[in-house]
Amino acid sequence: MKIKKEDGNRKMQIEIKDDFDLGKIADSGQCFRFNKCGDGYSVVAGDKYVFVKEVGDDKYDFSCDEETFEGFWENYFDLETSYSGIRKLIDKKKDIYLYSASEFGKGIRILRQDPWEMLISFIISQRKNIPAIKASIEKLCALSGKKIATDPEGNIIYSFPTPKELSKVSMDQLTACSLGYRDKYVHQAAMDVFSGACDLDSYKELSDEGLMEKLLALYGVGVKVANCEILFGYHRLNAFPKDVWINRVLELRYPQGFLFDKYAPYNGVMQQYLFFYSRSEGLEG
DNA sequence: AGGCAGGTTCTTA
DNA sequence: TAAGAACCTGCC
Repeated sequence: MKIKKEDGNRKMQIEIKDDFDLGKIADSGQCFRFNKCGDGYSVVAGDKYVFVKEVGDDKYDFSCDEETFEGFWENYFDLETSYSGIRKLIDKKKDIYLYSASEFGKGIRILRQDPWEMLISFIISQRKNIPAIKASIEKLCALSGKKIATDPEGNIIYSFPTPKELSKVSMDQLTACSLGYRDKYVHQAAMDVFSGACDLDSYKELSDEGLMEKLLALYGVGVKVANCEILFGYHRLNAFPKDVWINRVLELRYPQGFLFDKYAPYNGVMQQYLFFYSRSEGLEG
């Protein structure tokens, strides 16, 4: 990875040789504030904002200074991990479906997102389609987050609310975010995290099983949401969330069973390829 | 108009 | 312990 400074440090040009496809990451379903905007992508994480644009030859412009890139975005995009290396675990002859999915999804990475933001986002996600999830989250951020930037199209960008900020939002205000019956789950999670009853930071030390147990104890968090939190919020790449799409893939394409042992500890990355592929392909026939 | 969307909780046997 | 129903809301 090479770094080139421009424009008085306000813009960085980075060369990324490993798998890196902004469009696929945006559509991979792991993030909800990562959207196409003009000729690039608008990315919001917590109280950070960056505009990223591909400029050819594996080079990308980031609208931030070097310190912010190295201190935050480099880690956020998980640039130290080789996803091309992970794809090499897939045997084309023995698992042609996953191989096809991984070729199709080449460029996807698992972002290192914040456990708090992921917890709330995936609680909201249940029984909602992706546009609806995004709309709810944006309303929530506009309601209780802070103004942190303006995107190239002139939209004001708000930070994701902190536990303190979200715990102060009334149930009526949550209802106004189209959360539906999830409003009480979000409220309770905010109260639990703000009070310290749920200490997401300390959960990093737990075993996979211990972490799962803590997450399932939260109101509104079941196995699917907990697995999303473990994979996307805690970046434990072996977590394998099973949603309706993945279940469809497992039933149709893996009647003999998926090779979880073979792909450990990267089953979660494989899940992303399968998810992305199944959604765009459809699963007829 | 009725069903469904990246599920979870609550109720009932 | 395990199915089945109920649940908000928006969109096709």
